[in-house]
Amino acid sequence: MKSGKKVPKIVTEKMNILTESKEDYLEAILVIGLEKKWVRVRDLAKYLGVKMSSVAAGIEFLAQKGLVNHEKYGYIELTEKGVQKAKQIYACHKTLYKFLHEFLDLDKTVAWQDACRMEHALDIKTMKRLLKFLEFVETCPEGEPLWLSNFHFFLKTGKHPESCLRREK
Amino acid sequence: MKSGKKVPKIVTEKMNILTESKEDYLEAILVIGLEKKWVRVRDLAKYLGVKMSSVAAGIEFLAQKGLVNHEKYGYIELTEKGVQKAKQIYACHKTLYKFLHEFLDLDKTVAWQDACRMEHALDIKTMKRLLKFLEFVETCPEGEPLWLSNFHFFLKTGKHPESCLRREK
DNA sequence: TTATAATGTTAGTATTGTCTAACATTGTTA
DNA sequence: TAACAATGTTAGACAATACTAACATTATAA
Repeated sequence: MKSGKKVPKIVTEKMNILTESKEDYLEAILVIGLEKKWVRVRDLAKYLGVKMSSVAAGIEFLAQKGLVNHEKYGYIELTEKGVQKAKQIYACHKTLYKFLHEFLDLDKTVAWQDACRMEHALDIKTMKRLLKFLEFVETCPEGEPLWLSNFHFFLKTGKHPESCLRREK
Repeated sequence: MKSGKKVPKIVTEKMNILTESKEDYLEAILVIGLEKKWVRVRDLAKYLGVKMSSVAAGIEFLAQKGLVNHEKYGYIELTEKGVQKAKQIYACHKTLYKFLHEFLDLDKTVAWQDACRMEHALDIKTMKRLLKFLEFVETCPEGEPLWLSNFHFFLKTGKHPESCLRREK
């Protein structure tokens, strides 16, 4: 599994934006940390499907950026700043997952994977808008809105259900 | 503007999958060709925001793969195979754009950009599901569905409109 | 038609991210 | 505690992509 990514100099240097890969490392540390308390190079390698040597490189970079603490042969942990960033990334990931899984009804695996890729691809405006959309659906006074059930019916049958037709003006 | 991307060996070698960058080149040739009839290195460079030398490298690769024809100092055109691939990519791009712009009501620029990035990120299942969703919305017997108007109202005001509440069971 | 501008190519460099292989440290167990 | 296993690190290589700079070709205009 290989993947290289570059970002404009202006962005990497002047601003504080991380590449996809680095964001994935950060998020993984957070997620693994939720269960295991101790995060090690090994865990990250397994979680992300890369070799330990790749993890080493990634972690070193993050350490230099002050996002993680890691001493040789020791555990890995997020700094304050790292936690903040990681949580932010994780939140996006979960939002997108929710949209794909609960709303579009995609299976968990695909939804989680695609959410991960989307999370790096989307503009903040788009993320916020999706969040708004989910909020709209969830705060619907009627509970699960009729049209959503209708959509899921449409997915299965390819037809608009009666209740959909009935609402015709 | 730099950006590198790698894909697993198994994928690049065994199968016929293109990297993001290569897909972007293909699509750009198609799109520019829709207007200009003659596509040149210069046009691609401008369209994609990269230097001509980068285009040269990309085009050479695509030529070797039999996706474009290009003789030195000449025009660039898609082969049969290239057209097929490019149209497929372009179709995805447009679908995603539609979702982002017309449905989520994001502005055109952001929608087009994010659609481009998503197009490379999403599983085919997700693409198809989104298409289904748009189909559902568009084939709604009532025309623009009420709930969609309600969502757009919600976007502006943060509140569920009356018509939304009225539908409560 | 020749000088200059526009366009295209090539070679060499940098960055990111992954890999393998060799070496180092730490942990476990007989 | 000594041997072996598990983990971690480092160095070196490769692939993808873009860049700059120098050179080459083609087009345009005086």
